[in-house]
Amino acid sequence: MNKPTEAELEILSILWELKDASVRQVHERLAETKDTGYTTTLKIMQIMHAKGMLARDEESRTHVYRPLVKQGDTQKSLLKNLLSTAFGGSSKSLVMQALGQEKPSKEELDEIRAFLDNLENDNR
Amino acid sequence: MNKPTEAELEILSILWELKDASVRQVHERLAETKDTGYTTTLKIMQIMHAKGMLARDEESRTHVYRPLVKQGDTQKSLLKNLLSTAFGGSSKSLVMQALGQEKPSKEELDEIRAFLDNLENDNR
DNA sequence: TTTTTAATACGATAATTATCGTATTTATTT
DNA sequence: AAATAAATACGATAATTATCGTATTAAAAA
Repeated sequence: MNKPTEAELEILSILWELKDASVRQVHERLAETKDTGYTTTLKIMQIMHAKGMLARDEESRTHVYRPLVKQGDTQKSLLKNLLSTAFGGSSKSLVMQALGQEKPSKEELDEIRAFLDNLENDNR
Repeated sequence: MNKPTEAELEILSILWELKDASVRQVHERLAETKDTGYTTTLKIMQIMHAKGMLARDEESRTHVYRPLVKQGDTQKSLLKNLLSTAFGGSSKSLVMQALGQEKPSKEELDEIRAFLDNLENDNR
């Protein structure tokens, strides 16, 4: 599986949320945090399409793009990579750092606890 | 803070573990998983030194390098970035994906639980 | 002291990624 | 139908990153 570049990941991120969108829509979201031209966004999305990362509906004048890579799969491969390079393979330390980063809600914390319990039981 | 490139991160990762090392030592570790020339490793480490990411002891013939960036700081900034781009800011989903990746030991699971409890109490 | 070996320095080049200007096309408005 | 507006296509270029060949230097061995 192909690792998206930084710019590609930003675009994917927006598309995962919007499900599908035009270049303009994506660009406007991108422009909120990043100072870059419209054609640059367009170009990257074209390249992503050429790579098979995005599907494109050309029916209407304005092409509509949607992600072809699943968020979960991308998350998995990025995490796997980060885990081995930056965290020496210790998921524990990764998890703790992540939790320190952004505190989940009470409900989410409980979900995580439940997940931990499950993990302990079924031995994989 | 400067985000290390992929190749730099691999080298940092080795140095975090070894504390300090010569180019050759680093290269030999790197060569286990990556097919690349000695001079390439050397060059990257020189660049990292120029950037201030690595300190260099030039006393002996063989220079000895050590990381100047803390593993924790790098982890934090990489995670922060990944969290927002690939996980839409949800540390919960990141944490779960990570745990699914590499199951921690019983002891570690308990540590994580304790960490969760702490998190819940002191409200930050 | 000469030879050999092992290291770094230097600089070029390849490969990848990001950016944007301009041309072209298509739809809409006047 | 002509003008305007909004979109994509194309291609060039800049910027960054990775890679390696060759030269040089210094130590160790012969």
